[in-house]
Amino acid sequence: MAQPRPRRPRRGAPEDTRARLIEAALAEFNAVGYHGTDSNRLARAAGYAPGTFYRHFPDKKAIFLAAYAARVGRELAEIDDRIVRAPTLPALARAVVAFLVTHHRKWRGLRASLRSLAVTDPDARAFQLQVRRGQLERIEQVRLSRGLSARPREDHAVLLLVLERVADAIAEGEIAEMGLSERAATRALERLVANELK
Amino acid sequence: MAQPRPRRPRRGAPEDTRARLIEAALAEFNAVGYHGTDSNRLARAAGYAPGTFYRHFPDKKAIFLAAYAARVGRELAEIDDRIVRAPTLPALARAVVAFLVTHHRKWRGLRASLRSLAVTDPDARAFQLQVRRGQLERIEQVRLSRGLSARPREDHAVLLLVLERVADAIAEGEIAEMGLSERAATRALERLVANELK
Amino acid sequence: MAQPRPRRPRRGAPEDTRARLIEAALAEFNAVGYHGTDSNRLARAAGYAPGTFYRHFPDKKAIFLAAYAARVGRELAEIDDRIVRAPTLPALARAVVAFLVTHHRKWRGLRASLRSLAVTDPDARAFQLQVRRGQLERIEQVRLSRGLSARPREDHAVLLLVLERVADAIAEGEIAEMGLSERAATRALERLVANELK
Amino acid sequence: MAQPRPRRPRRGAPEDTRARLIEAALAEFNAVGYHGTDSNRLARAAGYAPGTFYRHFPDKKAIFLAAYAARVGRELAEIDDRIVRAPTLPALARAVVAFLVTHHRKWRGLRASLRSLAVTDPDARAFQLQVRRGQLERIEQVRLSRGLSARPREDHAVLLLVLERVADAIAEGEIAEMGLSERAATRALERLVANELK
DNA sequence: CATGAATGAGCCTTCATTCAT
DNA sequence: AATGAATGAAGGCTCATTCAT
Repeated sequence: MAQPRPRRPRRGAPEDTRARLIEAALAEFNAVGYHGTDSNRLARAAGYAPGTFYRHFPDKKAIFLAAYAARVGRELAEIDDRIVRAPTLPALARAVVAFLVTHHRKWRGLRASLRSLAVTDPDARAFQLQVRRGQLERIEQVRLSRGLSARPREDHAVLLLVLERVADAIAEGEIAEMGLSERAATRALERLVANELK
Repeated sequence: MAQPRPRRPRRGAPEDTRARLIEAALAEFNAVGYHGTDSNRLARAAGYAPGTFYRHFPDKKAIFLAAYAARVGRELAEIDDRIVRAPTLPALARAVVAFLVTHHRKWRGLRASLRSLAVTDPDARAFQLQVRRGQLERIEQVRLSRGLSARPREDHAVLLLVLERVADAIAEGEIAEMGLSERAATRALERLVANELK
Repeated sequence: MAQPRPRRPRRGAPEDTRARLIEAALAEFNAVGYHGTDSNRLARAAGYAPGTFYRHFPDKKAIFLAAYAARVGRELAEIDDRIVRAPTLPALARAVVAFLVTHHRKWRGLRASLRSLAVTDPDARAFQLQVRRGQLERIEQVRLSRGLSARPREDHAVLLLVLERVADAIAEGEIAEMGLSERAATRALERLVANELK
Repeated sequence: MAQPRPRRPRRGAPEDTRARLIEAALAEFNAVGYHGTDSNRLARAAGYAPGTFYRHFPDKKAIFLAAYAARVGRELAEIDDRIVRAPTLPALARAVVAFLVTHHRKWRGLRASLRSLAVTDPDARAFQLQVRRGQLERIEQVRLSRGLSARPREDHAVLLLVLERVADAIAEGEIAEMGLSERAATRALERLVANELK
């Protein structure tokens, strides 16, 4: 019931407050979904009062999108790092798949919330598209930096979608629930990625 | 006061009422998402008073799942029909992809709602799994009926996921929004399916 | 949850239907209080549909009062019988106290409901008064029939109240909950009654 | 539209709000019974919006019990004061009876509601028992402080019940309605109390 | 007479948001 | 900047009652 209420420093740099609110929101939204919390709870979880929330975000949707963006930003940096380090294409495929499965597992709730919001909310939809575009660019940069020849962008898009969806299925336990081997599915996905990048 | 047509009871067999409620719910949920309506609105949309809703469904989640199940049932019958009629494997692939894109386009909101519900709600999750299992079985039956050799079930699962996700992306306009050709993506998907079924 | 629904004969003499409804109402109201059931449940418990209820009673309050009256009528007949049989005054006191404790125990919920209804509802209040008057008359008849001299009616009224309240306390377990002996309380009450009737 | 004074928040210490809610609830419950109001009405009666109610009480039952407890607390202080001042036993009896009749008259609705709630609600029942225990202790303290010899606790309990019930009957007008003299009943009750305390 | 589907006002409760402090 | 009490529209659900069959 009553959480210990993380008493954080009152009065600090606005960006610190904002950052704390975002961190708390990330955890909350991911755990219980967009519709599973409310702005008061978000504020409390960050150690603030309800009113403080509205000093930093115009509404609940705004903090959701901000939190999602923050997570994507961090994730991008991490995955870039791994891509750069990968010595071979198969190693790169393994690294990417492993990373995605891990992150999708971790952020399952957050991702599902964005998807569902994006159906009816134009802002969420625009945001989603922007994230997707970033991913697409990334793939192309990787191919370029590896000195691979050009390919139709549709192929990259499909690769992206497949990666996302299968990683999701593994991460969310759908594969296991269907009585299948997560390991086998992971291998299949790795092969597919390596193949597509060739 | 103004009595804008008192909506005298549309009496009839309970199953008719139930069917009308489900039909209305299907449209509502699909249009505005699970969290975008409420039981009163659902009842009104079907031409009933709020109380009527609760004579037929214990709560909002129940009608959502019932509506989803109804849609899946109908869809299954339709797709089976097309599969049976397809003379060749490529024709089958085309038929299935075309069907899925159409249906995902149509039921976008409903599908996103289930996905998001399934993250936190055990009933929704169980239901989702059951739907997925039905699809998996279907693929295997198709292979069997076409006299194709056995294959690891993981491959079918991956095919299912890819089909679902790419069809979604086309249907939801993600492909177009990324500046890509829906036609090209559709072709790519068809090839993939035909290949997987071989 | 779902009671077996006591399928009674449909279509019978109206008074039979009424009697069945009253019997079911008696049990329901007593078990869960006036506000603890609803007219549909009452009807179902008697084996009828909701509409049938309103053919026999104008509303929920009416059946409550009717049920209460039925119970009082039966109780009166029973207690008269015991009073007549009692050979001595102490025996009479014992019989009356025993009877009251038993009945208050049994009809605890019903009695509390009437009391609470009577605070705000004029009909319930009128009914309650009428019951009380009947009891008062009864006491006086008893004294007369035993050839006892007259006494101020206030004394009888007080006796009535004391009997009622202490019997209630024993019946409802208040005595026991206070850590007291029900037996001792019963004896005290019996002495009081015998004394008052002298 | 008309803005009939928007009731700008009566901000202040939460305990003040709570106190106002309790005061309003006391009046409301007493006037129309537990089932005669609702939490929105209670809030409005105290000058607040519906939501405010739930910041201070988890539900309707909670405020009912809190209100009852508040009333009992005040009553206890008052009656103690009178008991202490009473020079003789008969004076004490008169004071107590007068006090009880007055208070029962005033709190008739509240008391009936508790009684009826206690039949089916365990919390209400526990609360009721606790109140009763407080009263029992009080009687014993009075006897002690007056230097009277010990007596079986059952006698005190019976005294309590009789006091309560007869005071109720006078207060609620039952005596008058039966065509009896309230004055005579009061005298009878006073004698009984004085006698019991001896 | 009996049915039971339907009604709809209304109760309980939540939560995104405001604003006086 | 931060607070947090207060708001009030609105959602979920109930139940006394009606009426077409």
